[in-house]
Amino acid sequence: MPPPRKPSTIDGDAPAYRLERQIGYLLRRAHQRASAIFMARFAGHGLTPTQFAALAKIGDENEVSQNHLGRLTAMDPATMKGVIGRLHARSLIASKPDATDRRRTLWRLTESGAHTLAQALPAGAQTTEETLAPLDEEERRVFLELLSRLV
Amino acid sequence: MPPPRKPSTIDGDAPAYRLERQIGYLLRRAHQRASAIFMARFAGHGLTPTQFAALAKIGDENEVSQNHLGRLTAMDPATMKGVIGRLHARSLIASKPDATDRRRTLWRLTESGAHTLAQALPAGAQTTEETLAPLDEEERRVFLELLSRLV
DNA sequence: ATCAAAACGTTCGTACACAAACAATAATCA
DNA sequence: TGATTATTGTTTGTGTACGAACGTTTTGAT
Repeated sequence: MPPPRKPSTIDGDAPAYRLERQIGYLLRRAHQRASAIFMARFAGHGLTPTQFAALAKIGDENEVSQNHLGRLTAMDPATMKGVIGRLHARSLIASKPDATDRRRTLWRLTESGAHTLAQALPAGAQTTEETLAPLDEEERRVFLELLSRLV
Repeated sequence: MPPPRKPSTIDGDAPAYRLERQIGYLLRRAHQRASAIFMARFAGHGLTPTQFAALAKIGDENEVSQNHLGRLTAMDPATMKGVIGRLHARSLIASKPDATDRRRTLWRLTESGAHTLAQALPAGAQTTEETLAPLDEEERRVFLELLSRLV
């Protein structure tokens, strides 16, 4: 006689689909956790993960169009519009029309944006550190290598 | 003289913060990719990842309260309400009040919901397979093991 | 030079994700 | 028992995420 187990379907079989083993589910949870850690670390800066990513990339590029920034930060145009709009509303970024392409809007950091970015940068490293805390050095290296191949 | 490089900050230094090396960013992108694969595989079933997760867990549990289902599927109560509402609107699930706790609503699959779940289950396995396609067997094992420790 | 295709950015609609505040109910414990 | 605390589910508001459709501008091919 098989050992008793908690009934999970009408005939008492184990579930055919184990949610907690699906990468999609694990990725969702890991992303939720990473976002929560980020938000706690950045509470004082008032930046979300995507806002910080956009700010950092604009800083790297000096001047970048909206759609191109979206490609650099993995946001589609509709999402980018919202993120840009919120950064702009806080005067962290400023725009000007592209001189050679009238479709484009170029964005750059304002002084305030550059200052905010510089102040927030240390929290970025801390966020990564805390998120990876459960893994040792070698495990982190392997994990990042494998994760990079799944993006 | 150092080799020329694309200027990325005012004084030409490399960016201090490399977005593409942050786990938070990589997890966001990996999750985006996994979701896109899921949506393509489940297009014919009309289920989102969270809807499928909820449906599968209700199937496992036979009967489960709304908040408890949220804990089982990693959704907060506000999110759960929306997911439940959309499944209910399609009559994939049905509710009844808990006999011993008047705060609770118990949810179960309808016949249609059980049928939809059964039809969709193979797509779940295919989604996992396609998402992990870039990794070989050993790498998948290691990745899932490490990812499980970061949820 | 022209015309078709592509790229830019916008808008609308749907779906997670979660903080915060709330009323109703249940559990705990003094 | 009676007061405190916790849990359940709801609502509101903000922020990603993305499909789809759109007008404008640029590019590419003929």
